[in-house]
Amino acid sequence: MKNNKNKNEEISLRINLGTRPVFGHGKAKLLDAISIEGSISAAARYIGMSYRRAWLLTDAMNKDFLYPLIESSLGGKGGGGAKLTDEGKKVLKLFRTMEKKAKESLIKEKIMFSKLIN
Amino acid sequence: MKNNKNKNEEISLRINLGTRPVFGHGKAKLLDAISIEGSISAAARYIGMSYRRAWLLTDAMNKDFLYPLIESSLGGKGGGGAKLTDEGKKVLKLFRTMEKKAKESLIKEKIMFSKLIN
DNA sequence: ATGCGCTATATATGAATATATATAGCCTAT
DNA sequence: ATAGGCTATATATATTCATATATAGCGCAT
Repeated sequence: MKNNKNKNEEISLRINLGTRPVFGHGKAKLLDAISIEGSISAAARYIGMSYRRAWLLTDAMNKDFLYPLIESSLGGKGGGGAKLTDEGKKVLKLFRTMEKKAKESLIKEKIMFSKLIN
Repeated sequence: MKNNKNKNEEISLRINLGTRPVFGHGKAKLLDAISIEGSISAAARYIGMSYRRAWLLTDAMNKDFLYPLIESSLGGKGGGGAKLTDEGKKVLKLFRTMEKKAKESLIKEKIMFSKLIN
């Protein structure tokens, strides 16, 4: 950041299937929040997202992947909850790895790009 | 593609400034189209985008970057037109390089990811 | 001087996304 | 048996995004 004001540029990665977005920063963030909070509703509150949207996203993920990424339980202690399946953890980890590798490989270009932005 | 049906997964890259998207696949495609077609309206038709949207995008790019990426001319032969500035060519080229490098660095991971998707 | 095809706008409508709100049902713990 | 807090859904509304349409103005070519 030395001689350059921080413009907060970020590179984001998204995996699309044909035209429709399958996985990106938003879903990764939601998975993180679910694994921290232990329920879809708490996760949604945590990241400032409506419960409905969070639920729709988890539903989409469970359908778009070969195996469900999120496993939810109904009723019981605390009313129920949700957690990542092993597959969910795997996908999240893989995506984070991809982000990391992409960013590392683009360090120089990102700086160049950054200098062109207002 | 050998032993695996093509699911058409694609990795897309986007540069965000804080929350708002500054440059990604859509704008890159539009710049390409402008440089091929020589006008905003022809470019829009070329990629099946409304003129208004194309114009708004060019306007946003010209404002978001330090120097304009697109230079347009009014009236004259053919009614006018638009072309990329040197800066525009530079940004487009840099972005394509970034896409290429990112994809190359993620070949393995992309295959892994692909196997998890429905 | 008129027409052409473009830029540069404005306004209205439509479509896609997201939030807000409400309700039913589940199961554990009190 | 009742309450608590969640999932799972439905419906209504708001917001954002994108298209469609219209208009004015430009400058070269006819």
